[in-house]
Amino acid sequence: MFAGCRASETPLFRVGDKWTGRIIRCLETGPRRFSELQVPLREVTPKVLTETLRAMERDGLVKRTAYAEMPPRVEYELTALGRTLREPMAAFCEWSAAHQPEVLEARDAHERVTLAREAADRGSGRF
Amino acid sequence: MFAGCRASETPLFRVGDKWTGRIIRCLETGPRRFSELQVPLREVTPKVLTETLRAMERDGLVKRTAYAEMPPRVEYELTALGRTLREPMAAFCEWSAAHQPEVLEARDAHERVTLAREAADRGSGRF
DNA sequence: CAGAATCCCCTACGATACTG
DNA sequence: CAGTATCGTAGGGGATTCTG
Repeated sequence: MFAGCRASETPLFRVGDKWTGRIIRCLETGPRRFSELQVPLREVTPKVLTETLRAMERDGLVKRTAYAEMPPRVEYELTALGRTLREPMAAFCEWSAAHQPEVLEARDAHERVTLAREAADRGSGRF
Repeated sequence: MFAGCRASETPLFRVGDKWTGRIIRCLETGPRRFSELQVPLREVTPKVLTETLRAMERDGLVKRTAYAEMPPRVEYELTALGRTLREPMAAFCEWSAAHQPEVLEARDAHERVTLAREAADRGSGRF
């Protein structure tokens, strides 16, 4: 994963999971509350959001601050380390945004040839 | 995942899985054979490698070329689309390489405080 | 509000064995 | 060589319900 073809033992430091990247993007501009994160991350369940945030906290990417108020308030913000991830993260997002149509088009094209081949197979095998 | 906090329906286009990134890196410098990919990707099973390559092919990231020889030879290479992923991929690898120590250190530190707290809990609850 | 607890499912990944 | 075929598993992810 790292230099050249040498495989890494620690694949991408949790950036590969489903939500870490999105959370980083949501925290780019400043601290956010738990519920503020749930909104843009449409319908992420509290369990999964908590798990992901805990993991990011463990890895030193976010800092959790709980205020002893009623009702409770908790804020999450990127640490200095977490902030260094914004750039590579943004690069990926830009790539996704820019090339999404091409990927979808490639999938469609691939599906078309697959279906066509299956039809041909059925046709030749029928009699 | 993309612009700002707006969530994406297609999360990172398979870049999140365990092997896609590594494969892209291995194909950076040119076409590679199936067996040539197995070596640097230590111990990836042929099944998983095949699955990942098929998915990348479907998404238009790699091109598969089979030569009708004996013994058989198959080469994989990045498409133009796949090549555009080299840069963001490299950015991530550089980040990983540069910050791996910090992440590991953060994990250790987190584990230390967790263990310490557990010990304290046991101590206070013992009598 | 910010989660903890519980239950469940799917699929990515892997080990092993076999084939054109 | 470059795969398929089968089987098995861990855990990431989700739905639902409950609580300080």
